[in-house]
Amino acid sequence: MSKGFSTREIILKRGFELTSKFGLEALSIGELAKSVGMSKSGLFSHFKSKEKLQMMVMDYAAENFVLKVVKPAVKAERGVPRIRALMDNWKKWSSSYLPGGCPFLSAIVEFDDRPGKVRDHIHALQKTMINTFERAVAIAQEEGHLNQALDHRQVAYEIYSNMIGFHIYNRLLKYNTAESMFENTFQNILDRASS
Amino acid sequence: MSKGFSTREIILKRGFELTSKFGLEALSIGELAKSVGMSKSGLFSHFKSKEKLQMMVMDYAAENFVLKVVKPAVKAERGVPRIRALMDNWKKWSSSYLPGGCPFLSAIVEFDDRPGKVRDHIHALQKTMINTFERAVAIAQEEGHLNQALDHRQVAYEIYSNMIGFHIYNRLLKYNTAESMFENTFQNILDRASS
DNA sequence: TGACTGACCGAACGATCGTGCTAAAATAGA
DNA sequence: TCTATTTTAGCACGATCGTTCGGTCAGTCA
Repeated sequence: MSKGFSTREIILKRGFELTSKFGLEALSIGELAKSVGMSKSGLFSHFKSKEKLQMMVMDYAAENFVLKVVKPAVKAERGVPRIRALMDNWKKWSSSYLPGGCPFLSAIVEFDDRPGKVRDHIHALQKTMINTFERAVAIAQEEGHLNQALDHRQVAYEIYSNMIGFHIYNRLLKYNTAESMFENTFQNILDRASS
Repeated sequence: MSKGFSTREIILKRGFELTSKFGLEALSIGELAKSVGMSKSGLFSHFKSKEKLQMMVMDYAAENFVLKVVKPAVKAERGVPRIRALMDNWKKWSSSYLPGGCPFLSAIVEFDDRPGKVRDHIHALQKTMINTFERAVAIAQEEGHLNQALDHRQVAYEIYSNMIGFHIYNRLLKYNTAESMFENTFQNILDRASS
């Protein structure tokens, strides 16, 4: 375990936090260096371009998401309980572990019209994340919890939209009804999908 | 009608387009000036700070939204047909009139953790937009199209979440099933709300 | 011991950022 | 057409951006 590895972890963790707060483009190398207490050039030498830094920060975010949301949910029973655990873990992740907003949502929106490696990378990460939800729904169908005639990708889309909607209502608009609306909608989706 | 007014309109229109593409923070005065063919200082004198420019660009976006989405929908019959018209107009707005992504979504996400006048302004504009959907749902309840026992704000939240979800699926992730998923979800919401 | 590697820093690069100043140019009202 | 006002440009400022370069220092291995 070299010294470079551990400082790189520190940089990425801090970069992840700053991205959550201010977005992936606003993440500047100078500010990040100041934030971790090292020189701009010293930090820069770890990544050889800003693009690489951005992509590695997003990788860190994805690993964090898997660690805090996906993996703990696998311990729950297959099917609807696991989907329920995914929702709970995600809510906890976005409200307790993140210092700002969801880094994936901001990265997606920011790089919408910025073609390049970074956007492709974000694209791939987000599809992986959605695949996780789709598989969770498919498993619930296998278990007989949800109607097998339905398209599992459709149900996953509704779950995903509900998460994003909640995030916006809850975070920026500060609706204090956001949580109950999220729960009602989630229940509506399950009700319809299990009939 | 002074000259200043018309050039300011041109600036705001172009700023609106650039914001749609790259976000509200990435909208730089120098780039915007170059884009409309005038000097940085000449453009700057119209707005006396970047904050003012940003807020006026968002006002322009809101006016554009009302003009292209809300007003034409008022011509449709009260109730569900009007909600349907809102959905159609919004889809057309975001796919045909906008050169990039939804400026409201990007502004909301970007200014999530940037307290100040700009964020408050975006906040207010977005709440107005959501109010429009809430009123449309309430009218549909008055008309007997939707169940009056339901919370109209809950239904509006579901409609709103569906719009955002579609925008993300369709724009960044390029799922070609995005439109059908949006339509299925919209129908599901209506079905549940009219029973 | 000496050569080599990796981590890190300081200084500097050209570019761009938002924001002032002053003066010229364009416009509007008489 | 003359004047008053508005609009625009030119220039400069301090700051920050991503990036490059040269160099120091600690540790590794022969």
